[in-house]
Amino acid sequence: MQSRPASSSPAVGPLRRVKVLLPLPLDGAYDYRAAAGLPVEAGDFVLVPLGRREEIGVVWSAGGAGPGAIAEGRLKDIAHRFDLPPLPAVARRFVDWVASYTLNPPGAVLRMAMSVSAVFGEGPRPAIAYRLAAGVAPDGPAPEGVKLTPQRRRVLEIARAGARPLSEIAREAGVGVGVARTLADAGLLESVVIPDATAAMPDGSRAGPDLSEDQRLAAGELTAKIEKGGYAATLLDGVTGSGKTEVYFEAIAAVLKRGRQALVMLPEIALTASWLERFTARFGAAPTEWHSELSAKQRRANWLAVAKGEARVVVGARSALFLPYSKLGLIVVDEEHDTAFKQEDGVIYHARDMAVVRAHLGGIPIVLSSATPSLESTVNADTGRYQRLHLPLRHGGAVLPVIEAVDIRQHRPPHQRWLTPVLRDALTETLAQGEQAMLFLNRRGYAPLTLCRACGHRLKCPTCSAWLVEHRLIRQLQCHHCGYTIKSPEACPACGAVGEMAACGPGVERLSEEVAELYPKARVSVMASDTITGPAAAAEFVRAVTEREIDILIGTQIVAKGHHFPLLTLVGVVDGDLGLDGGDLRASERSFQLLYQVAGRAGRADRPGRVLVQTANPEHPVMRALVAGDRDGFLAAEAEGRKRRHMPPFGRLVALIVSAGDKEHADATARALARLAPRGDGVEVLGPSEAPLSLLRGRHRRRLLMKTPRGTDVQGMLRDWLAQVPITGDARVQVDIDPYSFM
DNA sequence: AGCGGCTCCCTT
DNA sequence: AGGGAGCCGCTC
Repeated sequence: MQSRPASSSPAVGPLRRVKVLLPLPLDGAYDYRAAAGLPVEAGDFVLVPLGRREEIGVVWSAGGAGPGAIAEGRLKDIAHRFDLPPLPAVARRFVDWVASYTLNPPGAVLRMAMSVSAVFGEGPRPAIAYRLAAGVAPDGPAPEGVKLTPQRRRVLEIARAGARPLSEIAREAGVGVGVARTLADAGLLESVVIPDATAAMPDGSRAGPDLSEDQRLAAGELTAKIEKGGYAATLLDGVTGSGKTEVYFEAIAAVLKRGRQALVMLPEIALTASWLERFTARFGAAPTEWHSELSAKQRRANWLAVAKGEARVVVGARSALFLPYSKLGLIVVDEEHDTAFKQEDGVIYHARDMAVVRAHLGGIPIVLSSATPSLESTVNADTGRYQRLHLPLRHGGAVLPVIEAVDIRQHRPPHQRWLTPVLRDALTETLAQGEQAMLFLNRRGYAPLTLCRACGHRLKCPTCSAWLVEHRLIRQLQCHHCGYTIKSPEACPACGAVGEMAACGPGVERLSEEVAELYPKARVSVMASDTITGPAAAAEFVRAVTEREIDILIGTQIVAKGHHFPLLTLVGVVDGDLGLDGGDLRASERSFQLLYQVAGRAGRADRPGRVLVQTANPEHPVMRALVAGDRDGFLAAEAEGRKRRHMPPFGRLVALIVSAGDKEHADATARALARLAPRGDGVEVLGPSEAPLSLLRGRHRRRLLMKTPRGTDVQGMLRDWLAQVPITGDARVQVDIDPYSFM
């Protein structure tokens, strides 16, 4: 015990007790003492001792004394206050709110706001340059205690020319960096921080493009909300190509004019090269990006720029929501229906829903934008919680493509092939007319399953309940859930038979093989998350398509969003039924959204588009609605079905995912939870059942599903429930409020 | 989360 | 006895 009696603490005036929240999964904030010489305020980033290490945290609130508070004698001192803008009160309330809503420790949520390792960790430091220290002459007398060898003098000579990185000086002087370092340590070279080139700021006063009448009206509504101030949620609902982006750009311009920050959340940041171009063209400067591809250095710089209010517009993936905005004035969630906004591990949250909360807490407007709004947002618009702004027409007069279902039971593809004669004819015609076609198949790799023809053995991931997917180009089999990879085996691992491994079913790679056989002269390219590794690759791909270097584009869902391909007139959906099965609450909705978005890729300019959806199920409501182009009818029918079954958004769902390394342990824990499950008042607990991925990364998973009426305090109910069930050993219970995936 | 302390069991 | 691995509980 390191504590010392209060009486022995240095008597340097009044001490203050403050609560400091640490970015760790602790129960709550810990109390620390702020010495009089180190005044701190709520929101300050501070370094505090914790056990025998030090951690960076945030002063959460003042005081803390009272019943149950830790004894004065055990308090430790705050070691350091960082010279950073404090985390604003809204951001702190938001952290608390999300923690309480998702049933996570507040520290776990704070971690997302601090990006701890990237911003505070040992990363690359700001660039430091060295120059000759004042009063030092390279050819003058050596200062006391330093021997000026010829090499050292040469370094000083070089350093006289101007401040440069140490390594550069050493290289020019023809000496090792060590020589230069010694001189710097001796004080003969002085360091200067190279200021970051100040990036140009997006300019809200630049003139925008000419807007259509619909766009102008919608933009006017949004800017009015900005000028009025306060919370307001708007659903910007417009078909693909109707110019929603230009409309919310006007809202951003209005926010910039008022000197506040805007956040734009996008689901697939890797694919925003074209978005960034449009933004830069509109505002004269690039926005500040926030996503997982950033280098540690960029992360640090961008985080700081957001905190200082220098980053005026931030565009990012869901984690951008937790940045320490100092004066956020608007949030835009583009492609709001996209399920990528749902964070599925760690703190499980839906970034779109939390963005609405953040806007509410901050008293600022939020815009949800989509061509295929989620059922949740549609219902919120219908009930008046959100205002709906509708953009019904495609910009520039382009018409929506004609969507046809192709019944694969009537039009059978050849054996081991996946394109029906109908789709092949359409492809041939399109190519003959010098136009581009896209084939959509939401399956990466060559084949989703590999089995042995001799013994029937199927290649499976050792730590997940999933098949290994063949990637023939790199001769590997991969688990798409945990990343497990093996070389494609020659012999069956079960029976040893050689040359009997057979690929089952198509992936985009295999489809490209079929297309290459059919159209040997066509230029074919595959676009999937493993061929598009980053924004640069995506931009290059888009360029190649736009400049007609590609005739047939084959892609997974990565092609569904946000590209203008003016010459693309045919879209073929190879397997329209993929994603319809699985008992998922939102399978139909998601399937419709995805196919509708994919269909929207066709015929964007003056050429009409044609979409062929291959299906074994043309009578399915999703297919019917697609063919009829009846989005609203589909949503209404979905809403009706959900209402009848008391499913979200008309009832509430919570999933508990129980996992443990040992199967029996996972089962026992899940059963113990089920035994003590809350009952009555329309509350229903289903399960435990095996999670669809019952084995994931070596952990056995079980699921419980709690269904409650809409107004239920599910968090309170869960807290009481979970408190009764002891969780032992390595077992874990994850709470997923409003679950999306049923995996 | 990260660290010390504890136990258990293996080595010698 | 010594010591490494796995588990538990604490950190203001």
